[in-house]
This record gives sequence, structure tokens and C-alpha cells, in this order.
Amino acid sequence: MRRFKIPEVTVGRLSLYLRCLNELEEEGIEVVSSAELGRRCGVNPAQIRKDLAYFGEFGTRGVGYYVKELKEDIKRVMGLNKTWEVALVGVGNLGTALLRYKGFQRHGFRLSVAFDHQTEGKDVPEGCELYHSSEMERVIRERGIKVAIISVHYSQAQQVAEELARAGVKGILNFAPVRIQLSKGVVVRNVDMGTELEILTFYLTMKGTR
Amino acid sequence: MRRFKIPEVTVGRLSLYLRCLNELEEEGIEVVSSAELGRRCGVNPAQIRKDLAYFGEFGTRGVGYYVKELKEDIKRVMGLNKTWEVALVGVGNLGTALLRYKGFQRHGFRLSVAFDHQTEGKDVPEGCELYHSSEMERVIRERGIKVAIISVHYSQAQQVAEELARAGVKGILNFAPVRIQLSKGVVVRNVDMGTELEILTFYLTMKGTR
DNA sequence: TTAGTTTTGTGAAAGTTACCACATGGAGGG
DNA sequence: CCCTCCATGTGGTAACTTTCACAAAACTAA
Repeated sequence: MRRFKIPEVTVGRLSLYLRCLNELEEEGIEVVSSAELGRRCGVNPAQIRKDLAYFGEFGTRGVGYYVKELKEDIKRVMGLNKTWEVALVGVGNLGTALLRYKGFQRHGFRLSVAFDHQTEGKDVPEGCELYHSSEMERVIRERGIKVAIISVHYSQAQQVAEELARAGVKGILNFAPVRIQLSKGVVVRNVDMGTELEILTFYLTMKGTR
Repeated sequence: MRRFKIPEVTVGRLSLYLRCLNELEEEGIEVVSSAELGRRCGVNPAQIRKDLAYFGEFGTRGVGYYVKELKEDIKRVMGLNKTWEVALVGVGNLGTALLRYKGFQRHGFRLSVAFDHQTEGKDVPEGCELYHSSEMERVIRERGIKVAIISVHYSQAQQVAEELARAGVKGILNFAPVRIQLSKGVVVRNVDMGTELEILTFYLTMKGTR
């Protein structure tokens, strides 16, 4: 079974496995079974094996998976064996926090450029260059950046996304509470914190909390 | 068809419909069909009707849905007809940004207390009180807060979650890159920005970008 | 009242995703 | 070398989600 249509849930779990494998490696564990991995990250063992089977055969029957190897295999499959340059658009509260967020680096992402309508008085971390929005298309095109984060006001998100697409960006992580509509060719993922909280309160309300 | 087990995707879409209904209301549109609503938020009309059917009959055949009514119905179903007090734990980069994020208020959430190990020199917005972590369990219990956001370092997330659960919190929105494990009775939702970016690069890699 | 139009609510089909259960094959011991 | 043990890889099935398609209902107009 090899690379056809991979469900999104599977890809999300790969990322989860990766994190878990990193922990195992830190603990000095060299081999892990799908049963143990499943226990650790709360996924059914058969599920794990099926997920991995989309991409090849990584395990050894009767033994399990070699932690280091599997980790590298998943990274390769997900395109994480190289560093990705990422552009961030919208250096407000959230944008600033994202720029300073250490987690991205750990995953092999480098937020190397940021854009805003207002560059005065904005403080970006070292290694990141701040440009005025009017330079966005040019800079992104010149650097060949393929991934961008949108953290602008929701009223501008759609427009910014379209501009990013024109500049050659192929993947967008959108924090604005809007479902961005783009012609295909660009992958958009939405992180909507308002919705997340609402899903939470829904379940609390169902269970009669409060 | 009425309240049994509601799929999580359905709940997420309810939140989406709500946002769309707000826009319709602002535009002065009073009635909307599932077809039009579906077009606007990119969801199949039958899907919308099925989603709503879990909770009752809100439409009028041959007419559609009254925007204002449906909005109120969805808000009621999701428990959004009242304000929820929310506690935030971990006032670092991300925590600070979340405290200042205006989006939560719009959805009827009030971040009224924040906790951190280090309260000196932290600047929280008006209307929000900052306490030392050692006070967390007491303050949350006294105020009867049921919802919390975790934005601490991942190494502390599990422990904080357990403490929150002891304090009576029933819903947790976790921004730390860890799958929190709690005995049932508490709903946990994870927002993992690293994973989101990884899913993005996976699809770019598949499509041969770069 | 009746005929015509429109859009809901929903049973059933189609399409996905998760899980079970077991044959398969590698590893190690005797 | 063979036999046993063990965990993978996978066919089949169950569970769940989405979509189709149409009867039922409401509104309109004559």
C-alpha cells in the first residue's frame, strides 16, 4: 500500500508519533512495538500500523520498530528532513507571540520574514526580518518561500491569502477566524481558537455543567 | 433526531454556521436557505440540515431558516447564550497574546484570571487578574471556573491539567504540544501549531513542492 | 380551496475511517 | 537447521460520516 490518498487524520497522527518517538529516543529506548507506542500516545496499535503502511514497511516482525529509524522515516515522509522557511503576515499580538514561539524551530521551521502594514515600533526576534506589507509579494517571490502564517485581522485574511498565493506560497496556516477560499493548488489549514473554545463549552453544556 | 452522540465535526461546523449567520445578520439578511448558507461556508446543504437535525427542527419548509432565530438556537445549543469565565495558565509569549486576543470576547468568553509562576513584570489587560500559580486551585474553586486555557511549557502541561481538574475545571484548551491524559469527566482539546505546520508541509511534499 | 413552487427533514446509499483477527515472516534458542 | 515466539502487515468488517434523493410541509397566488 503506497502513497495514494492519505487521510488528513493519518497525517496528523504521524506528527503525533514523531513527537512520541522523540520522547522515546530521549529516554534511550531503541525499539518500540505498535502496542507500546499506541499506549503512549493514545492510539490503537492497528491504527498505527495501518497509518505507517500507507508509506511502506518500517517495522520488523516479531521485534517492532527501531525508534531512530522510524523517526527518520516519518520525518522524510512528512518533508521534515529539511528546514522550511516560513513567512508570517500580521505582527499584532498573536503574530508577535508566534514569532517568539520556540516550538516551530524544534520542528524545523524558520520564521525568517514577517510583514505588517505598520512596521514602526514592532519588535521582531533576531533572525527574522520585518517588511512593510507592500513588499510582501516581492520578498516572498525572491526568497521562494512556500509556507506562510496569516495572523492578520479577519477582515483582511482573504485578501492576504490571495496575495500570498500569487507570490507562490503553497501552504497557509491561517489563524484568522475566517474560512479562506482559494483556487486549488494551495493548502490552507485553519486554526480557530474561538471555535475550539466553543466546542469545549458545547460538551460542557451537554453534560449539564453549570 | 435528538441529542444522543453528536460527532465532533458537527459541533465544529455549528460554530462555523454561527459565524456565517453573524455575517448574514450584519448584511441585513433575514432568511437563508441551507443552499445559500452552504455556499457561503463551503459545506454541503444536506450536511447542514443533518447537523441541525441533531438538535431539533429550526427551519421552515419552502422558506429556509430565519437568521436571527437560528443564530440564537445554535448559541443556546452550544451554551453560548451566557458568558463563560475562563482561566489562563501560563503568561508567557503565547499566554499574553491570548489574553489580549479580542476574538474570545466576541464569542462570549471572558478571560478573567491568569496564573503564572512568575507574576513580577507581567502585564495583563484590564479586567483580568494575575495570580501566582500557588493560588490557582483556590481561586478557580472559589470562582467556580469551569474552563481553562493551558499555555505553559510542555513539560508542565500535564501537571497543570491535573491540578485544574482537581480545582473543578471541566474543559481545557491546551496549547502545549503534549497529548494531555485525564480521567474522564474533563474535556480536553489540543491546539498544536507545530502539528498544523507539519500537516501543511506533508501535503506540499506529496505534491512535489520544493 | 387547490395547484404550483420551494426548501426542509430524513431514510437509504455511498464513501471513509477505525478496528479486529490472523497469516506472515523475522529473530533467537536449542 | 528447525521450532517457538512475537509483533508486523493486511483482508475483512464494523462503525461512522457524508451525500443523495424525495416525501412532507409551508407559503403564494389565483
